[in-house]
Formats: sequence, C-alpha cells, structure tokens
Amino acid sequence: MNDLKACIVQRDRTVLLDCGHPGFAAAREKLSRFAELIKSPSSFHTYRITPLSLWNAAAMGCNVDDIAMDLAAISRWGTPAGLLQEIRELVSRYGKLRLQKDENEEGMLRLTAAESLYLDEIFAIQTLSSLMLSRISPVEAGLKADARGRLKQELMRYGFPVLDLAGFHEGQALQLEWRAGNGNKEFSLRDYQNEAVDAFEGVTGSGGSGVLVLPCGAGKTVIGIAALERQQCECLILTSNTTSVEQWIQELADKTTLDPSEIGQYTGRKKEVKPVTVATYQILTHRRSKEDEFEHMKLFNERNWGLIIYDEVHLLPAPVFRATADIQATRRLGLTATLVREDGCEQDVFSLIGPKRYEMPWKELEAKGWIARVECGEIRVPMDAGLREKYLYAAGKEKFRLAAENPAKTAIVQDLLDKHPDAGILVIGQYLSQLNEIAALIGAPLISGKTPQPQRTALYTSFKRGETPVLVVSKVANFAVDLPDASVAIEISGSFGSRQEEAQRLGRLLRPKAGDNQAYFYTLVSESSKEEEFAVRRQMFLIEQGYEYSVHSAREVRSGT
DNA sequence: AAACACGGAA
DNA sequence: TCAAATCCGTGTTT
Repeated sequence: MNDLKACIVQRDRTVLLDCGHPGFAAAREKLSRFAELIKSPSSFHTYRITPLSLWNAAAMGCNVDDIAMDLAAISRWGTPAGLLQEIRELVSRYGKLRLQKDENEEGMLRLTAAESLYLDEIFAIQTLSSLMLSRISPVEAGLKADARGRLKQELMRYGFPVLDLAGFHEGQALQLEWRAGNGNKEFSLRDYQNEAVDAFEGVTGSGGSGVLVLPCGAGKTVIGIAALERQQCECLILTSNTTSVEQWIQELADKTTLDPSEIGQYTGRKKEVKPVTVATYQILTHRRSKEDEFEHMKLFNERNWGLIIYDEVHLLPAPVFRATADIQATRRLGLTATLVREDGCEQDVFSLIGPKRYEMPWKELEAKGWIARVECGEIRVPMDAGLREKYLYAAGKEKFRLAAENPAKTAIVQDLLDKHPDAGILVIGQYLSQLNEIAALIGAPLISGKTPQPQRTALYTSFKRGETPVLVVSKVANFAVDLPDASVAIEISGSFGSRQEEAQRLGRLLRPKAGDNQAYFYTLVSESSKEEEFAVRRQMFLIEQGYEYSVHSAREVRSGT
C-alpha cells in the first residue's frame, strides 16, 4: 500500500476522485460539503467547486481553513496555490455584504460592505444601483425594505452573495403543541430532526430562512411541523401536488393539537384560507390565459403568515420565486431531498428562500437504520440483430425509444422476478405500450395515469398485503405519494436523464425492511445505445449520495449469478 | 353538491 | 429531444 491520496485537485476548480481508493468514502464525505458532483463514470468521479457550493458551505459554518484542510487531507498532489487563492477569495465574499434594518427609519434597510470597493463596483452596475436609494457612506447604502429580495437576487447574479440580517416579522400568533398520535406512544423527534430544526432557527440571528436537505423517508413533514411548533404562528405551506397537500393536512391533524377547523386546503378543489393553509404550487401559478395575472398569488398576503414552508423546493416554479422576492420579511423554510434543479435556478433558491442550513446524507441514515440499505445494479441488455440495424438507421429521437423498448428486457425482468420470489416488486417504465406488453407477459396488473382512483387503491392494498406480489407502474410512480413501498424495483425505461426521477424511484424502497433491511434496485438499459448515456446522468445524484451501481451483463443475470 | 370529462398549461 | 403525468377551471351529469 502506498500513501497516495484519493483525489486529484485541479486548477480549474474540478476534483477527480478515485473510486477504487480505500479513502474513497471519507473523501466523498468531505467533498460533498463544498463541491458538487458533475460526472460519474465508473473509475473516477468529477466534482466541481462552484461559487454557490462554496457559499452554501460558508452559510453552514465552513470557513476557508476548514476547506483548505479538507482539500489537503484528500489531495494526492496538493492543492494548486492559485485555486486556494480563488477559494479564499470566493468564500470570503460571503459575509462581506450585510443587509440590516435601518434603526433610524422605518421601512428602510441598509446594505453594509466590509470594504468601500464593493459598493463602488455595485453602484457602477445600473441594474443594481437602481434598486438602491443612496450611498450613505463609503461602506453603506440605503434602500427600501421592499427591494430586499430583488436586490439579493440581482447581487447574486453578479457574484455577490448577501448575508441577510434584516430579520423577520412575527406574524399572527397561533398556539399549537405536539399531541400523542393515534398509537398511544408519546411522540418525539429523532436526533437529526431536532438538529435540522435547530439549524433552521440558527443561533446567530441569521436563521429563520433557509433550506434543509434530507432524503426521502427522513420525515420532512415532521420537521416542517416541528419548525411550526417552535414558531407558534400562522403558516402557509406550499407543496407540489394534491396528494402531498392531503398528507400535510393529515399529519398536522394527527400530530398536533391544531383543530381541523384551523387547517385549510387551498387547491383547485377547495379554497380555504385558515391559520395553517396548505396549497399547491400549481394553483399559485394558474392563470386564465397567458396575458392574465396570477390571481392566486394574493394568498401570500391573505393572512399575516409568520412562516412559509416550501416543500420540494427543487420544484418551485419561477413565478413563485418572483412572489417570494416580495415577502422577504417572512420566515421561510425550504425542504428538499436535492438542491439540484434541472433548470439551473439553484442560486435563486439561495437568495430568495435562503442558504442551505442542514444536510443529512442518505448513507448516514442508512447506517443508523432509519432507512433500508439498497443495492443498485445496472443490467446491460443486448439488442438483437434486427433491432440493432433499425437502431443504427433511426433518427436521433427514435433511437432512444427503440433502445428503451428493447423486447429482450422482458426475459430479464422474468429472471429477476424468479430471483426475488417473495418480495414486493415494482416494475417501473416510461412507455405505456411497453408496460402493457410486459404486464401481460408476466401476469401482473398495470397502474397508469388512466387507472381510476378506486382501482388504484384496491391494487395498492392488495400489494401491501402481499396478495399481489408484482405491480407494473408508469410515471404515476413519480408522483403518487400513496404508492406502497417495495423491496425490489426494476426500472425498464426512464425519461431522458432526470436525476430527480431516479431519486424518487429509489425512494420507494427506503422504508426500513423487516429482517436484513435490504432492498434492490435494478435499471435495465440496452447495450451500446443512447440509453447508457442517459442512465449515467440519472444515476449521478444517487452516486453523489454514496450509492454505487454495479454493472452486469444480461448473461450474468440469465445464468443466475 | 358531488362526480366526472375535457382542454390547456408547462 | 420525448412521453406521460398532474393540476386547474369549466361545463355537464347524476
């Protein structure tokens, strides 16, 4: 054994991590604090240190020396001096600009810079200077309180993160307490759930806005309720779909002393505005026509909310960001399993919801037994000669579909079913025609968007009881919160590379399992096709979380090894 | 009133 | 890049 370290740190802010190295896991844990994974082929993973990843780290209390020490500990050939200099400069920017209340004048804020140079630069940029009123001193500028969000957002675009210390208004008080649930047991938060809420509240006074990153199955709803319980104020909760709305309402009614009459649902079906109101993002962004205004955005101001919870913050639509810019004096809690957005609006999350306050890696929860261990495998399925030829001559977008619908996958699915005879198995796919075929061949029921709700519920119940061992499901699996958990998932096709989708699907397996607490996740991709590339993209997020994909050939599976 | 079907949006 | 799913409002049926 030699003492070579696991990483190569390069001048261009990328870090290569050797996956075969004994220090791999430890290095990954360090890197995940201040860098993000951008590529993950099998032997080396590529991370990039971005300004945003550094500022999120800084917001969580990491300083330059911590980062420099971490890099020194994992870097094979040291850290390039120029890079270290750059990191030092970037990290030090966080905290150089502070936004505070103007003590002398109601409704006014002050932007204070550590050095006058910063303000010189800011005032030289037209869009920024127009948001401010005056330069009070070389290091101070005044602005109206209602420009708070826009200013932070714009400054961020120009590379200036702002430490927002302007505080929050209290909102209408509301009394609530934890209540023992339906089971007689006294309710208590898990350690990490407590830590997460503490991190949100903060000790320095900068808390009260920000994002908590927790895996599916970690109890995000409970953490949201805990934040509300500490604040004791009226609260608006925004989430991605109606099933989730119902879940929040149910949990609130079950776990707190709130009376059902104090909890409202604001969706297409019902429009109640109660002391605690749960709404979908979709209703906020709904317009009669493109030219009309967002009539439901007024919900933000219908009551004196003391806290707004943004569930699944990675799905938050652009117009809701805009509205959020105007309510920066209200406490805001973002909850998500991943800060990665497919649209690249991560920096708006930082400036308008708040920085990352807490992150719990999946692997850590797994080690503590709060979620199941998952073995992930990718299986390469060959295309037969006829299909291969069709594939070669097909146009770009048809190629993907041909590979996805490779009929040879059916036999592999059958083999995998045989391998797990008594487990609850989900077969998940993208194309209805393919799913129909496979469902017929293996004799399992199919649930798609067209399946009526009562029938879905019946199948879910039967699956939970073990009477239906296998379910074939379409994209409904991505949204349906009520889909039962399983022990094995077989993904036969997926959309063109959404990391989020992969995370959601894996989430179905995470509920702790009786016995060995082990679950299995298989992805079937056609060999030497576009599908392989997309599979790599989808897996990126999970690899970042510490899951490893082993790659198998179809032959291995067929022979039962 | 509640249940359902349809079309537009993203 | 797609296809499929959701959600909302409206209008019709029971």
